[in-house]
Amino acid sequence: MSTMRLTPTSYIVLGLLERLESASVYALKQVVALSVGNFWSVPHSQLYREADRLEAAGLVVGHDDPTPGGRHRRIFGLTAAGRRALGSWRRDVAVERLPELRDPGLLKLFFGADPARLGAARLAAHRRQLAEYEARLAAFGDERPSGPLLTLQAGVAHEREWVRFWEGLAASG
Amino acid sequence: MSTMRLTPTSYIVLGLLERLESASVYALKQVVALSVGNFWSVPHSQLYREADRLEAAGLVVGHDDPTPGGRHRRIFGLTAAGRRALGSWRRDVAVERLPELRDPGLLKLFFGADPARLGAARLAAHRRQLAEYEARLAAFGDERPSGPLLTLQAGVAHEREWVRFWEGLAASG
DNA sequence: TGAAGCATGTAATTTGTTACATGATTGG
DNA sequence: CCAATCATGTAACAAATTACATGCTTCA
Repeated sequence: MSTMRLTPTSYIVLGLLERLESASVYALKQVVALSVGNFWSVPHSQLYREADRLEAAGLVVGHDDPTPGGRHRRIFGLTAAGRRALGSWRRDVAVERLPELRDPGLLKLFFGADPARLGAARLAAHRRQLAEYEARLAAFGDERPSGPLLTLQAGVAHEREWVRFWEGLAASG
Repeated sequence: MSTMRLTPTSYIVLGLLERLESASVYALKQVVALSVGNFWSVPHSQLYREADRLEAAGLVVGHDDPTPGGRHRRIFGLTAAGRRALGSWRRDVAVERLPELRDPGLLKLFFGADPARLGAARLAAHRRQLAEYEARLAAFGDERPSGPLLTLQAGVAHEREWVRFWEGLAASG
């Protein structure tokens, strides 16, 4: 129950537990892969560690819940303190540092890679990614805007931007 | 002279040493802050460690060069092996994983933050950032395209995209 | 002449990545 | 019935962040 610094990973765990009501870490891992993981992925080993940390801090509680086959498993859920922490994070709109692009391709470009060759390779990859995001977006149909929908739209917009960017360089060859 | 895995940080150090011919880590830190650090920042503690690692791997050499005031200082430069490593990285256009957005603001949005309030705050921050990038871009005048110029253009394009995105949400309030 | 800040690092802590382990379930 | 893969984790290691340390310079 000691106090701890909450990181983005913490809020991913708290946020998903709020949605799912309760879940095993394995379940969280699967949900992450399909949702928030598109713009902020977390390896499963970190989810386990984070669940433990949050439990030690009293923000989640876990209880044993063996599988039908008798295998060991733990299920986690939010505590009242966990809900409060999540709520106040969500309400706080103060802007810390803005995110960086951190694109390995840009790094090569910066240090003198051939724009046309590099652009062609990157372009293909971003086109694939864009197509996948657009398919997901289509699957939303015309539901009312929600967090997941809005973030997916952001993802699509930035992929389009990458496609435009590398297209320009690929064509320059 | 053992073999080591080269990371993006490695190439930042190698790439800058190629440009500067030779430099202290402190000098690298300053150059990073003004150039590549705009889309891929590296804390100075990491630059020190990386210089040591690269030296152990034989890709850079350092020699003592006390300051005028008699203070300890080391200057690093590329070795032939370092130049080769940099060159072959630059030529390799294979695409690993694509980068993620990893924006804390998106995370809040995903987990249900109020779009209008969040958008207003983020919008202001991104507008400032965009203005700064545009000023830098203007400072380039009309030099011929170069790595640094192209990456700055990418930065501007993505900042514009963020401005558009959060504008839409801020307006929705 | 003393405080602020520049120059030069080291150390501690937290995160993230990769690899390993192993029982249950399912498809061929 | 056996191989693949799903489910459930642990452990080791590498990288990133944050904090600390401390001698020089400069400027009020």
